[in-house]
Order: sequence, then structure tokens, then C-alpha cells
Amino acid sequence: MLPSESELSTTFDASRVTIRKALEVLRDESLVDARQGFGWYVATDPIRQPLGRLATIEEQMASDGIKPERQILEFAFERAKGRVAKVLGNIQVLRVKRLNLADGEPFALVTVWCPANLAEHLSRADVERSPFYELMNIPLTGATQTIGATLVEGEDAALLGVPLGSPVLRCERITESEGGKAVLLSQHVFPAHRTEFVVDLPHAAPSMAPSGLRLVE
Amino acid sequence: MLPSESELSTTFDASRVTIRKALEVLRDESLVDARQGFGWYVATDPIRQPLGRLATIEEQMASDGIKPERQILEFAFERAKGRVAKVLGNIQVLRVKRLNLADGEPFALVTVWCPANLAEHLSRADVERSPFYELMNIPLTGATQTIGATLVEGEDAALLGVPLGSPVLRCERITESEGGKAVLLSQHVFPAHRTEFVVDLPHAAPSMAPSGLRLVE
DNA sequence: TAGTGGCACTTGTATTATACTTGTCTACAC
DNA sequence: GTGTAGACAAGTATAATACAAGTGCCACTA
Repeated sequence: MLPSESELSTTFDASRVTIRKALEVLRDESLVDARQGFGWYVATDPIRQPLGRLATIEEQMASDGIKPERQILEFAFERAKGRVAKVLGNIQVLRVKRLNLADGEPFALVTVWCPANLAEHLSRADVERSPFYELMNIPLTGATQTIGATLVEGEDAALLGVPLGSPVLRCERITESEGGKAVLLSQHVFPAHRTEFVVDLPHAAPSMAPSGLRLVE
Repeated sequence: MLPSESELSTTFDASRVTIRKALEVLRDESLVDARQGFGWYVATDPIRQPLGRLATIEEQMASDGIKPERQILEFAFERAKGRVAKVLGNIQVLRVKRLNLADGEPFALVTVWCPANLAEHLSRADVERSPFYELMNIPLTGATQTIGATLVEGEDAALLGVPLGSPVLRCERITESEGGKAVLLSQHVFPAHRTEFVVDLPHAAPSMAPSGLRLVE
């Protein structure tokens, strides 16, 4: 807010008319604006468009002309145990392990666990053809993803086509449905030499440290 | 429960109408709610506050009772080159390399580059005492951070107290000032066994794949 | 003991008055 | 022509007030 016209008039020792003319010049440059009965205020600029970059890896690949492929490695209904049971509950689940390729090159190894009662309609061909989120027929309202780094071990190295002990990004994602109920658990492994995460922080982040970082243990 | 509208009216010396308007703003943000004849109360399940978890690593450490320390390894004014010149321009910069410790244990190795004309007032003691963002006297409006994984090499391993070839999270952060101008470049190295990134995606993310992932090269 | 009515309190809503603002106009001085 | 001074209309935000309706509590009663 700016001071009122009459107030400016007294402080600058000029008549209200001249003050007004000056303000109207600024308004023509859309630096300030006024509402009758309210006052003058500095004009807000037309909101810097959020989300400058492509949101999903699929969009990015499509815009780059890269053809995404999926190769199903495992597809099994089983009882949840360990971490899966902790997140989804001690229930029957569908486990799908997939290798994602970009132009024939593997770039992600993904395992998804989904409660069996939500996955009854899914076939092996379904999950090979479409990304998983398109197949869920309940609304997904949010997710939490945790990003860490480890060394690749066992058969994962061969599947991703990298040497044993190469650095990989590991990501666990818990997707929630309405009411904050966890309905999907997925673990992703990315070879570090081909992938990285980009996070835009549109507003002034109150820290220099990378936001979202957490100490474990 | 909150005090009644009339009580707030007297304590804040404002009419009941204005108090009400203020409360209604908070209700729109579903932070509080009211029942007629009952009163105002803080809303349960505050819609998962846009930032459910602690925003910065400093806050997290503080809430855990961990004492953060900083140890300055390098502090030099020099000419920007390579990546730094590309981001900040071919100018004179201040380079600060710091080791961050939590309860005496190293958990981050950070290098910050800052244009010299914005860093003239900074001393080695300053950057040891305070996090960098507190020392900047221009407004920081946003940032982009890129997260990847590599194997730790050279002296970094010794500084972080991990074996050579251990997995680490690498983060580059470009902080912008008004007008989208890059004013800080920082690179962070975190030992993977102690740290991970957590990203909350409050709204339905239109993909199962971890959002923000990007193919490099 | 169970039920009822009254009472003091609350929010919800509407109305009026007031002090302030911009928007617009006319008259005047240099 | 340019700036000043003043008056008035119209819009805004707040204050003050009143009243309806809902809630919790307590005393009283059957």
C-alpha cells in the first residue's frame, strides 16, 4: 500500500491533483494501481509461471522422441511381508517387477506392490502396456518419495547393464488415496550415470541446504 | 479451543467483524473451524500443512537436539571458471568449502560460490558461525536443486569419514534472486548411509515414476 | 434417577454509522 | 498552461449494535 493521496499531498507539499497525475503516470506503466475507496498499491507482477520443466519422465522422453518400453520381470500375487506389510498392511498384494527402457537402454528397475483387491482386474499385459497409475481406478491424492543412494548389487546390476558396485539412486514411493490411505508402494533403482532428480523450489527457500534432506537412523 | 470472538475483540482492540474476518481466512485455509454456539477450535488434521515435515535440515537437527557445527576448509576469492562461470558468469567469486557436522559427526561437504560483490562483507568467521543464506542481504526468491549419486573419491572420503568408493548423494543447488538471476551456486556431498531426500507431493502426481527424475546426457 | 426448562454463553447474520479512500469536477492564481 | 484549493460523489473497511440460533451446563422437578 502507498500512503493516501492527501497524505502524499502534505508530505511532498503538492496539491492532490499533481500527486494524482504522478500516480497516474505510474499506473500507465502498470507499476502501481488503485481501487476507489481503498487506496494505491504497488502492482503485483503476473505470477511467474510455476513448473517450467516437464513434470514426468514420460513427458520428457516423449518430447525428446525417446520411445519408452516396459519389460515385465515378475508378476505375482502373494502375502505382504516385511516393509510391504508395514506400509500396506498384512494383506494379499500384487507384486510387479519391471524394467523400464528408453530407446532400448535400461534406465530403471521398478518394483510395485499393490493391494490385491485393487489389482484383481490387472493382467500381465496391462502392466506391460501402461504405466501403473493409469491402471488404478481409484483417485490418487498424493505421494511421498524418499531418495537415497547405494551401490547396486546382485542381479540388478546385470538387468540395468552396469557393473556390480556402481552407484545407483534408490527411490521409495508411497502413493496415497483419499483419506491418506497408502495404496501403492514402489521401489525404484536408477543407474546414477544416467539419471538425476531435479526439484524446483519456486518460493524463497529459507535455507541454503538442499531442501528435503533428512538424516537417517 | 480459541477464545471467543468478543474476547479476541477486546484483547486485540478490534471490532468483532474484523476478528471474524480474520478467523474466516484461517477457516478457508482449514486451520481452524467453528460450530455455532460452541466456539472456534483448531482444525484437526490440518490438511497436511503444505510442508508436513521440517523444512530444513537445521530445523530437523534442532528438534532432535543435535548440535550443528561448521568447519571452514577453504575460503578464497577467485575468478569463476568452468561450471561456476557458466552459472554465475565470468566474474570474481568467493568460494567457501565447508564441512557440516551433526554432534561431531560429519554429514555434509558443501562448497558455495557467491559473486564477490555480494560477499565483500563476509568474513571467515561469519560463514563458520551462520548458514550462508542468513548472511546474504539480498532477497532470495527461489532455487533449483539437482540430486544425483556417485562414488566418493579423493580427500572427500576422508573428510566425511567414509571409505573410498562409498556411495554419496551429490546435490547442486542454484539459488536465484529477484528476476531469476542466479546469485549462489552450491554443491553438496552427503554420505548415502546417513542421509536421504524426502519429497512430499501433496496433490495427485500424474505419474507413478518418481517425480523430478531426469535422464542426463 | 431421568427428564425438563432456564440461563449464560457461543457463532451466524444483518443493519447502521463513521472515517477513510479514490474519482471527478469547478473555481482560482500565477 | 500549469498548478492549487476546495467540494462532492462513490467505494471501502471498520466499529458498534442488535438479534436469531445453537451449545453446554446446572438447578429444579416428577
